[in-house]
Amino acid sequence: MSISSKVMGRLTRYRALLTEYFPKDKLHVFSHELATMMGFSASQVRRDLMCLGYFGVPRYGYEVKELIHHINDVLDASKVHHVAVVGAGNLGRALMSFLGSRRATLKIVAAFDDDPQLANRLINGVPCYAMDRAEEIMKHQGITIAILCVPGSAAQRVTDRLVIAGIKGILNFAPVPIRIPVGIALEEIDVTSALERVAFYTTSRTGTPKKRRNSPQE
Amino acid sequence: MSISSKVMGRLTRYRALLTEYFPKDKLHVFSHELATMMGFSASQVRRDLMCLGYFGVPRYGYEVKELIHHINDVLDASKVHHVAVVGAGNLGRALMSFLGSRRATLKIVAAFDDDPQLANRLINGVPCYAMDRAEEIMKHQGITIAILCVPGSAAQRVTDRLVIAGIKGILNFAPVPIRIPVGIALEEIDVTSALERVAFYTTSRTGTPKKRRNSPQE
DNA sequence: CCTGAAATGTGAATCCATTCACATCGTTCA
DNA sequence: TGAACGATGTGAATGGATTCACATTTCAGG
Ligand SMILES: NC(=O)c1ccc[n+]([C@@H]2O[C@H](COP(=O)([O-])OP(=O)(O)OC[C@H]3O[C@@H](n4cnc5c(N)ncnc54)[C@H](O)[C@@H]3O)[C@@H](O)[C@H]2O)c1
Ligand SMILES: NC(=O)c1ccc[n+]([C@@H]2O[C@H](COP(=O)([O-])OP(=O)(O)OC[C@H]3O[C@@H](n4cnc5c(N)ncnc54)[C@H](O)[C@@H]3O)[C@@H](O)[C@H]2O)c1
Repeated sequence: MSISSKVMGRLTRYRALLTEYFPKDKLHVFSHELATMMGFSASQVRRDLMCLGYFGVPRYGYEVKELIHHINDVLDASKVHHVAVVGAGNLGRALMSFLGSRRATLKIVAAFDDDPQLANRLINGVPCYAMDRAEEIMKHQGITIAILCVPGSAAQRVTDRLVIAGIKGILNFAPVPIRIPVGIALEEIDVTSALERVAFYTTSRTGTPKKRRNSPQE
Repeated sequence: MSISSKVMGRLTRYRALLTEYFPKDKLHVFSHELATMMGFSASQVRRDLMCLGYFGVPRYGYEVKELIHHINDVLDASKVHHVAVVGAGNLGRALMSFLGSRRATLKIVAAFDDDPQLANRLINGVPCYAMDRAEEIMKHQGITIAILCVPGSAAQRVTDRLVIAGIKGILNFAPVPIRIPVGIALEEIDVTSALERVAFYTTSRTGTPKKRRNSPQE
């Protein structure tokens, strides 16, 4: 039974909630508690948790510790990924400082930028290299994932170079869709589009989309 | 015929592509061209464009100018929204500089922060105010949308204050789900979760989710 | 003017995600 | 101990979104 992308996304959010924003003294949790905290329905939570191979007990709920442990298993949290930020501008730097302190399994180990001013410096604790050393450094450091923070006009070009250098996954912040060969993972975060979506539903239009209370990721 | 949230999201991206990253000399575009550029299927593009009330001509495609114009109509681009960034930290500041130069209909007119150091200063061209002046300034400036960039631990508390102050839409960057009353628009962008999704599909697992080439927003 | 090629618009089919509804089970309390 | 309660796990129903497939339209070329 393969695990759908939607479910995957929610599993990561359950985990974040449980590990970081959950009362430490609560040892058990009910599906309907998770549901109201996350903003979706109890049966959806139960469905999602079904893929874990861990089962709650009726009348008692799920053991928080076990839940986290099994989500880790499914999400393969044991595997460490080395990550590079590509484009050390405003956003890139914000991400470096933000992600530096996060999950130990996702390590930001390098930044790349074609601005010569930035090369060979430490930025927010991350060493920054010239773009033309990307392949060398990636190989050497075992970097598999890139966070793309270059201007939209350069996004496809830079992507192509990363692909040649052997990247395996890309998180794209440039507000333009990029094309990559099959076999490479890609997620896109389009901030402008998200803001425009909010604006659309904010206009005195009748309510939010459907009756959903929390929005999907994306 | 109401327009679904999914379609909405894609319309904003078609528009961005056509207005900003499209050859100026191309006057017409085919559904299959848009499709490959965006990374989805031609029939999906045609479905999406059906809601516009504008029709392409067979053998000729869609007129780019008309397309943009009709998307603007549907997305209500004529209405101007005043936006506040709440939490003028690393991310907040990056967003201010980024969005300052963007769509004229979404204007960043203020920032709020509870750090007294930041109050009453201009940050990236945006005036920053103390948190307790939020209600006053929001009323005065006609602010309807907030971009939430405060730490997760403060997110719900700050949200509640914004709601009381009369906010109509929120774009939440804090990595924790927030709850709001019905009638207020909400979009969440969870960067950590997105990165974890990339990592999940990056692991030598068999390919990306399904056979999709570009990922959904969000 | 007529024919063929190529793209559109859309009903129907398919696929996927979410919700419903309820049998089942473990816990608690009398 | 046993009965009643309250939560789980899940088959079936529902609802949406995507894709298929094709009739229809338009243009180019002879
Ligand atoms: N700033 C934000 O909050 C924000 C939010 C969402 C999306 N974005 C997007 O993220 C991207 C970066 O935004 P930013 O605000 O950090 O811009 P920025 O101008 O501050 O930074 C861009 C960086 O990319 C580098 N760069 C440019 N071309 C390059 C190339 N070919 N190879 C390597 N590096 C190159 C530049 O030297 C610069 O350091 C843009 O596409 C923007 O649309 C930014
Ligand atoms: N930095 C990033 O790239 C990034 C990316 C994704 C998500 N986020 C999220 O965005 C949020 C902000 O991240 P950041 O890196 O900018 O953090 P930061 O610490 O740089 O900035 C947080 C800002 O919020 C202000 N603040 C704190 N409590 C407040 C309150 N109660 N009311 C008003 N203002 C308050 C602080 O004074 C500070 O200026 C966090 O939730 C983080 O998880 C950050």
